[in-house]
Amino acid sequence: MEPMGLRERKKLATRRTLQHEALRLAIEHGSENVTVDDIAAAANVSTRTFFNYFSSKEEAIIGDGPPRPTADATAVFVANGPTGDLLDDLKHFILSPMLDLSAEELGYTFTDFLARKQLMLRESHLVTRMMATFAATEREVVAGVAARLGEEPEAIRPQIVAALGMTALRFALRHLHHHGDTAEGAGAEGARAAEIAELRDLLDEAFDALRQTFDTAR
Amino acid sequence: MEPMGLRERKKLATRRTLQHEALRLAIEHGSENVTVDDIAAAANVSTRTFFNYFSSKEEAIIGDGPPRPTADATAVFVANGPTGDLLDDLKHFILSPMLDLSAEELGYTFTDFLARKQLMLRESHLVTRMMATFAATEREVVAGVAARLGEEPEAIRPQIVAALGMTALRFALRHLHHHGDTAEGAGAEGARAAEIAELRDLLDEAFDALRQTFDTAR
DNA sequence: TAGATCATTGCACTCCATGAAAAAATGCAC
DNA sequence: GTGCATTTTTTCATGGAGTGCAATGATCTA
Repeated sequence: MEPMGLRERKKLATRRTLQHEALRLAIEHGSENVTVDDIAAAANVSTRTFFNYFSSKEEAIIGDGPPRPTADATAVFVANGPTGDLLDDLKHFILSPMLDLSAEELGYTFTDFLARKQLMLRESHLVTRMMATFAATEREVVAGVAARLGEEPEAIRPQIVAALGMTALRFALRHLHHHGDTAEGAGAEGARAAEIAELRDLLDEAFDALRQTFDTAR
Repeated sequence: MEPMGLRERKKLATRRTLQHEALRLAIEHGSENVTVDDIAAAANVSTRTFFNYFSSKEEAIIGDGPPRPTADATAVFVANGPTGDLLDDLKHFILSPMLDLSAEELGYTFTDFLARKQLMLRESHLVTRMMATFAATEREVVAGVAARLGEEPEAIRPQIVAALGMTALRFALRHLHHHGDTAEGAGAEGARAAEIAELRDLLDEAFDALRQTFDTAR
C-alpha cells in the first residue's frame, strides 16, 4: 500500500461515512423516506458534495458490491491453477477476493453486507440494483474463464462456467448467517473468521450440488 | 382471446405507442437527451399520462422483457415433459413463450428487441435495467425447476439449473441476427420465421456447449 | 510562506415523479 | 340517441433528484 496523503484519507472517510449513513437511515426509515439532504446532513457535508461521491441516492445505499478478484488471483486462475480442476479453481478464484481483505475491511464488508441483506428483504427494487453490482464481478469472472480456456469472452462456455460460479456465490451469500459480533477486538475477529469459514463451507456445498446436478441430470 | 372493448384497445395502443416512441427517441438522441415530456408529446398524451403507464422513463424504454412461460408450458415441464431429459425439457420450457406469440406480437417483439439491442450497445446503464427484467423470468424458471425436482426454490439445484438455462437464452438472444424485414406481409413473416429458427439453433448450440462443458470439465 | 491543486459549497436550474381534482372519453341501460 | 356511471386523461401544484458553474476553503509542493 502506498501511504495516502491526508486528502485521500479524508475522501475515503467521507465516502465511507456517506455509505454508512445512507445505509443506516435507509434501514431505519425506509429508503423512500430518506432524502439525499438527510444523508448529507448526517455525514456533515453539503448535498452537493454527496453528488460528488455518488451519482444517485441508491448508489450510496447499495455499496460497492463484492470485492473483485485481484490481479494475482486472476493470473493463478488463468494459468490452470491452483489445482487444475476447473470447478475447484473457479471456487478458489471467486472466494479469493474475500480472503485478501484486511481484517478491518473484512469486518466492514461483512457488517454492511449483512445490514444490506436485511434491507433487501423489505425493498425489492434495491435487489435489482444490487444485482447490477454482481454483474460487474461476473464480467471479470467471464474474462478470467475465457482466458483460461483460450476462448473469447463472447463464447458460450466462459459465460456458462462464470454463471455457475456466480450462482454458487449468490447462494452462499444468501445463506450466510450472522455470527454475533457482540464485542470489539478478538470477539469480532472471531466472528469474522467464522463467517469466512461458513462462506467457504456454503460455497463448497454449492459446488458439490453443482457437480452432482450434472452427474445425475445429464 | 376475449374481445376487448374500445377502452382496453386504446389503452394498449397508448402503451405500445409510448414504448415505441420512447425507444425511437432514445435511439435517435440518446436516452439522456430525451425527456419524458418529449416522449409524451411524441405519443400525443400529457406528461402525467405517461406516468399512468410507466413508473419511470427507463421502464418505457427497456420494454416488458422476454415473454413469460405460459401456465400450460409450466405444467408440461413440471410433469417431467416433454422428453424426460432435464436439459432438453428446460430448453423447450424457455423457448416456449416465444413460440406461443401470435405473428403480430412476434414481429413486434423481435423488431423492438433488436432495436433495443442496438441501444444497449451504447448505453450500458440500460443493460443492467434490462437484466432486471430477465431476473423476473429467471425466478419463474427457478420455480418451475424446483417444482419439477421436488425441491424448494431456495435450494441450490433449481437455482443452478435455471441460471444455466437463462445464460443459454441470453447467449442466444445476444447472437441473434437481424433477418432483413424489407417488405410487409409474407416477407416480414418469413424473416420472423427465420429468426425463430435461428433462435432455436442458437439455443441448441448453447445447450450443447453446456453439456460438453460438463462432460469435459468435471 | 506562496502559489498550485483539488475538494467543498451555495446557487440556479431542469427533469423526474406523484397526489388531487377537474374535464373528457367510454360503456351501458333505456 | 339520451342520460348516467365508470374510467381515463388532463391540468396544476409540489418536492426531491441530479447537474453546471463560480466562489471559497483546505491540502499539497517547493
